[in-house]
Amino acid sequence: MVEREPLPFDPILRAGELWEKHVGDPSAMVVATSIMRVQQLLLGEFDRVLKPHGITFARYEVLRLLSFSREGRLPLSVIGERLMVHPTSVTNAIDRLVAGGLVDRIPDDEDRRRVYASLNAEGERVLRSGTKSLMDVDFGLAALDAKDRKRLFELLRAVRASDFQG
Amino acid sequence: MVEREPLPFDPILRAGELWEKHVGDPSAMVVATSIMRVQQLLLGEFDRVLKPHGITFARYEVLRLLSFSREGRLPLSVIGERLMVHPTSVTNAIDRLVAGGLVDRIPDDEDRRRVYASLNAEGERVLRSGTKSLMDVDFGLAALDAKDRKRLFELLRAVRASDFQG
DNA sequence: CCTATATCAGCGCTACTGACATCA
DNA sequence: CTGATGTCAGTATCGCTGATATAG
Repeated sequence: MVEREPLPFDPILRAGELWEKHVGDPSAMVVATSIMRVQQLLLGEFDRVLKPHGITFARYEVLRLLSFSREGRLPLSVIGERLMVHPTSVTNAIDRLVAGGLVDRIPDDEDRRRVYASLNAEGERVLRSGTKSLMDVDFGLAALDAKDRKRLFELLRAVRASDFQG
Repeated sequence: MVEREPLPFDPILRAGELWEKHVGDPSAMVVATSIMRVQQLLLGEFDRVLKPHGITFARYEVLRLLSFSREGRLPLSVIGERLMVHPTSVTNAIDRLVAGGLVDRIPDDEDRRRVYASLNAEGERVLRSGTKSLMDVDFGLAALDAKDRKRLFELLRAVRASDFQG
C-alpha cells in the first residue's frame, strides 16, 4: 500500500461519468472497478496486521480452514477445493506453513497418494493471535453496520453463485 | 482459474457458521472473504477475455484512463495516483504497453523530470476491442440488475471512503 | 488403461523496498 | 537543500502451464 493523500474527488465515480459520456451504461464497470480497489485496500491492511505474526492473509485462510475441520487436518486437494485455489498454490502455501513450523505434512496410510496438512500447536497460537489482530481492525469493514454487511454479503453471493449449488 | 465442479454448499457461508460457533460475530469475516473471492473470479474472467487482445486488466485500466484524458496522455505520477498503484508498478505497466506498441513515452519539455504516457492509434484500437469484450461478458456482473449494481456500488464506496474527500 | 493426488521447474504478473539520477 | 519524478535492481507472492512420480 502506498501512502497517499486522499484525492479531491472519487476517481471511480469520475471514470463512470466519462464512461457514460463516451461508451454507455457504466453500472457494471464502476462496480467491477470498485471490487478491485476494495480488495486491494483490504488485502493490504490484512497483510499489514498479519505481518508481525509471520503470515499472509492467504496462509491465514489455510490455518483457519484447518482449525474448522474435525481433526485439524485436511488433504491438500480439499484445501484447494474449499479456498478455490490452484493445486500448485496449495503445495506452495503448505510448504511455507511447514517451513514456518505452523503445520505438519502427514501422509495418508489408506490412500498413499494423499497428504494431509495438519495444524500444530504453534499454528493454533498464530491463528488465534492473527484472528485477534484482524478483528481489532474489523476486517477493514468498520464503515459498515450489521445491516449493510448483510446486504453486501448477499449481493456478492449472487456474483459468486457459480461456485456452489443452491 | 481452475476448472472445478460447483461445491454442494457455499464454502463461505459454512465458514461463517463455524466462525460464529467458535469465534464470534462472522459478519465482517464473511464479507471480507467474499470480496477476495469475487475479485479473483472477476479478474480471472477479465484477463481471460482480454488475453486475445494482448493485454491484462491492469493495462486495460491504464489505456482507459489515458483515453479519458484531454489529450490522450498523462504523466506517470498522475496515472499512479488515479489507479492507486505504486510508482514502480506504473513504470512497469508503461514499459509493457510501450513494448506492445500501444503507448508512447513522451518527455515533458517544461518539467524535465516528467514523462508522459501517450495513447497511440494502435492503443486506441486495442482499447476499443477490449472494451467490447468486457461489455460482452457484462464485466462479470450479469447476475445483478441495475438496482443491485447501484446498491453494491454505494456499499463498496463506503469501504473505500479513505481514498477521497467528500 | 485411465484418473486422481501431489510435486517440481519455470514463466508472467503485480507490489514492494531501497537506491539512485535528475531536476524544480 | 528539500522535495518531486521516474527508473532500476532485487525480493516476495500468487497463478498458471506442462511435466512427472506415485497410486487407486
